[in-house]
Amino acid sequence: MGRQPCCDKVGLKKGPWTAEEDRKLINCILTNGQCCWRAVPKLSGLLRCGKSCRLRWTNYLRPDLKRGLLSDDEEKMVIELHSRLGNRWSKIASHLPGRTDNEIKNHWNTHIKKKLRRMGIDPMTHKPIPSADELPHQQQQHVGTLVDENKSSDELGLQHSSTTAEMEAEEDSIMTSRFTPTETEAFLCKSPGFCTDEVPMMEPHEMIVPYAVAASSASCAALPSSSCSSVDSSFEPENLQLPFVEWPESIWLWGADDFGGWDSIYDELDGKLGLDPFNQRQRAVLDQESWKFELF
DNA sequence: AAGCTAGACAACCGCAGAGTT
DNA sequence: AAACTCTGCGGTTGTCTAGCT
Repeated sequence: MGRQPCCDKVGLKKGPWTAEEDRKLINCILTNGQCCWRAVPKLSGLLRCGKSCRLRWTNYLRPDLKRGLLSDDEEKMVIELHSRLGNRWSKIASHLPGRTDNEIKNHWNTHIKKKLRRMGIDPMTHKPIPSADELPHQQQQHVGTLVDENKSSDELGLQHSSTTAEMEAEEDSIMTSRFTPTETEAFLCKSPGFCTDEVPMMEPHEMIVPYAVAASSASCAALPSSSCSSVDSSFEPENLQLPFVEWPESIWLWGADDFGGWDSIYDELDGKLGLDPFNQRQRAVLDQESWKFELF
């Protein structure tokens, strides 16, 4: 028997997400955590399949994402990682805090590929393209510095590993012994112990849940317990136990201009209920951490 | 101003793997 | 072991926009 489609596609919306849909999705995840994605459309009232919701969240709405162009350091790192891992974008992304595989893949296809070709490097093999000898001398020198000092691709072992086992083994070693102390390593040192693969799944009780959202979570009860982590039905705002959440540093870089969803959620909540969406303790944490954007 | 084009990036599609029943 | 669900991944397509004619 073949695999069933992830969702019934009849009547489902496709294409770009609207601010309203973003709001619904964020509300849903704030309320229920990242529970079963298949249940998200029902919970949120969105006419989207769960897969689409997951993609929207992981690639765009997640609060720990960086926005904007990749920095020079990040770009260099992508090139180095790609030379070893090939098109394994998720693995590459796992070494770049706050960046998604999709973002890196897009950046590679639209920027880096062209840049490398202009420099006379084949973006797939990371070796000089045959006609490289026709390039100006300066460009060839630049190519060398971009990848690693003046070593050739062969010296660096830049060919893709031939077997999966080799690739895995190589991948393990990438961030440890094989790199010379380059800018890449320095960059990694600035991001200690952070990896998007290691971002912990947030459970509902760990999330900052605005009162109105939590209180409206009754709809959650209609679903099987396995697909929805419940919020205590006896919820009272004064009883809300909010943990101290260690927000990644990258959230400070989250461009307020790029996104209005969270703001609009808080606006909406304030407008409806006149309540503080965050309790004082959490707000104090945000103040303490020099929260960059004024959400309130 | 209107039409066209290319670039950028958001979103979709199909598949594979892991886990569960 | 087979059937099924869910999630993640990589390739591809669609949409939007800025710049050019």
